[in-house]
Amino acid sequence: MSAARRDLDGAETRNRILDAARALFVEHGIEQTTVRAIAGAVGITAPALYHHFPDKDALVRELVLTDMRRLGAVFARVMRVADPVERLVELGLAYVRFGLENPQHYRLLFMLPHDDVKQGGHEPSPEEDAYGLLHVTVGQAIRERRLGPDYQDADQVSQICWAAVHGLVSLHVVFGEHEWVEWRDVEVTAGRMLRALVTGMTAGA
Amino acid sequence: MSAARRDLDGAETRNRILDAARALFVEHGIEQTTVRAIAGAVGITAPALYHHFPDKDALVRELVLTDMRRLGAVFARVMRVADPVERLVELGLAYVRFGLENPQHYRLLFMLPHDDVKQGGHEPSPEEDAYGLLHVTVGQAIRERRLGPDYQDADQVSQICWAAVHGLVSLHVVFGEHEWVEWRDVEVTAGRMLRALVTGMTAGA
DNA sequence: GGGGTTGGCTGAACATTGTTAAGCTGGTTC
DNA sequence: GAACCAGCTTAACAATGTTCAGCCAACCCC
Repeated sequence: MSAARRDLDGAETRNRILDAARALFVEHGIEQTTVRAIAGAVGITAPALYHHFPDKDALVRELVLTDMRRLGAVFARVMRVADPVERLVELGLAYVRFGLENPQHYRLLFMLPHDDVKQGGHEPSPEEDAYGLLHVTVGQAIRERRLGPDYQDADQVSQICWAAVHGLVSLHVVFGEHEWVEWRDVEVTAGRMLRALVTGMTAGA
Repeated sequence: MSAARRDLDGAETRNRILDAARALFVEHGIEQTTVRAIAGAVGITAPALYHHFPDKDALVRELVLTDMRRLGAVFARVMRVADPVERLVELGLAYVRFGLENPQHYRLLFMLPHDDVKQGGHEPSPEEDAYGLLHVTVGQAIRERRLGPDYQDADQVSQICWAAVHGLVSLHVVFGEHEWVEWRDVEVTAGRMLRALVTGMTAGA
């Protein structure tokens, strides 16, 4: 039992560090969150944290991976939509919702440089690979001859779709609080943007 | 003469600081560039820099303002395009080009939080206000009944256009080097994206 | 059941950051 | 000539990520 207790304590502390870090990152941002603060929230000293993670960056990376999988799971659910063009719109909306619900995590994932959006090098399982699912959807739309002649490159179209919703989310993450832009309701804006995009891309098909 | 010399030296050093900072920011990124490195490149010590700028942030802000005006100037030239819908496309392309030519400055302007995209609070002159020029163009397109019923809100449409190109640029700034996405030529992608967008938004008008 | 090992931790310390304090120097001004 | 001031320097501070050396209790093995 005590052996189990020991092991559990180790993993326990590790998880509590992750939870505390996530909470602090969301509240104050990543750069503003100090290692000492994370350690303090868990009730240990800063150096102790280095027994569980090689450095602050590794901690951040682990949270990135978790969130990436969550986004993948959300996307996987949307994959049930049969029509690939409608699914594109739904994927976009799901993406925007995900980003706005987790703005600090979104910054982590898509606005700060890091190497492992693709799960640290090794391929993610298909159900967790958000970009992969987008790519599959676009590919299906192309195969079903739903897109115009300029939109036959699945990579390029995927990038167009991703960029569109990413732009919307990231502008809001950075400038959402500022008043010099009269922000409209983001989900509505996203819906109309995606509608315009797919209307334009399906034209002439 | 020596008075002039003195004053000139003061402004000279200031400008050399700005130039060195710009160069180092572009080369290594803003956060990675230390105040001491900037000062060193100019041939002074770090504290001397504080005679010219209240802090590192003020230095960054000054560069932001300069670049903002440059973008505004680029936009002003595009305003000569008569057709507002075509002008939207051209503005978008100019924006993408600007961003890709100055990726580090782009990060500064649009990917890091700061208060003064709007020139530090005071209104920019109309010729320098990039977002304003976009807004004007969209307004003109709406007044000329070029856009569909869902695209009658100039603010919302402006945000859609901005978000689209911003997404493209910022994805490249962050992930441009990564190979897990097969990036297509960005200007071509931007062109097709903008074409799809305006096609979709003008449909049904 | 006792000695060695080990995982999880602490306290002190280090290097690097942005920034401030105090003081020097040399030209300007009355 | 005296006061002054811009522009600089050296020294120093606080905060940050990180490393080092050592403590301690739990575990393992004979």
